[in-house]
Amino acid sequence: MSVTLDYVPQLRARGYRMTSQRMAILRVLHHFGGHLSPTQVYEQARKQLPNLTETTVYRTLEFLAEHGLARSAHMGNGHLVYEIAQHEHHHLICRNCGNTVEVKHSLLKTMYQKLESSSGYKLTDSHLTFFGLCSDCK
Amino acid sequence: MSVTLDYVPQLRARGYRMTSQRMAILRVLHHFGGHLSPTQVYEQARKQLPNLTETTVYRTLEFLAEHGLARSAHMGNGHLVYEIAQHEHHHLICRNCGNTVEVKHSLLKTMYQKLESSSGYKLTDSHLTFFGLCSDCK
DNA sequence: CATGCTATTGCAAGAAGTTGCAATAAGGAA
DNA sequence: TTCCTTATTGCAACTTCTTGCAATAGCATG
Repeated sequence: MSVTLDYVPQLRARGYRMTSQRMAILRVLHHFGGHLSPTQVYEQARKQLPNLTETTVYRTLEFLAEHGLARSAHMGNGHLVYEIAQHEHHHLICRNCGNTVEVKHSLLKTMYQKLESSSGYKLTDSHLTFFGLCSDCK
Repeated sequence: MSVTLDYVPQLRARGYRMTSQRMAILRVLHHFGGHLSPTQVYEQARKQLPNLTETTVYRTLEFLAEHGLARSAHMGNGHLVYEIAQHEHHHLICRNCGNTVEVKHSLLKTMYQKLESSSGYKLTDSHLTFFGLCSDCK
């Protein structure tokens, strides 16, 4: 049990608290592995914590993403999904069949550097979603 | 008047129609130039067309984006905004102060090519939003 | 210019996401 | 262990976005 307990010190160090709601949501993300919509997270987590509210799920997911424990990604048309934070990667989605491919961050590294030096910005978030047609559909 | 009329043949050729709603929305996007949220578009366009509905605005913006007359972009946390389709560009947004910078597509060209050859995908949409800290905030 | 096909709209109901505020409960300190 | 501070949650009301379906209106055709 309790991958989730590993996160406690990370939170405490910054003045935040570990709660049963956060644990349940982290457990869901961790166990499922892939992308989940807020509603999906809510349905799963509620099995462990029946009086969890959707409000809390939305707020918690945003909180986790902001503090690096989860990542958010834009799918299809402007909807956010979340996954547990692991290796840095991006997504490539087929507009036609919806097929999704992971893209290693290393492929974009040079471009990130070019972008930083030309703009003066320090890029923080690092999840991009690209849309296109996969080899079958094009 | 009627930049909007220029679009008529584009639509007809593909079997779509030019309507007063589409004209009003295109006019708003064209006149404003920058990013607008669906609600902002609705409020502006309604001045010209009082019985326009929000439903239609949402559907029209999606339609225009799908057919290349407008572009959609993800801002802040998962909300879509739209602008008239012009030169290809991307955005760089400061997480702290919200300041926004345009990024020329040419800067990302090499990366797009790398991505296409390594994935087999043909990239279609070409608007990305990057998040970071601007030179003042970092 | 009248007709017919069907793309497009408006309406109404619903789903998804947000916000303010008072009540609750982590977890540090006594 | 108990107390206290305040981060976090739940509730309720609200805004934003989506969907199905019947009514409307572009526009090609005769």
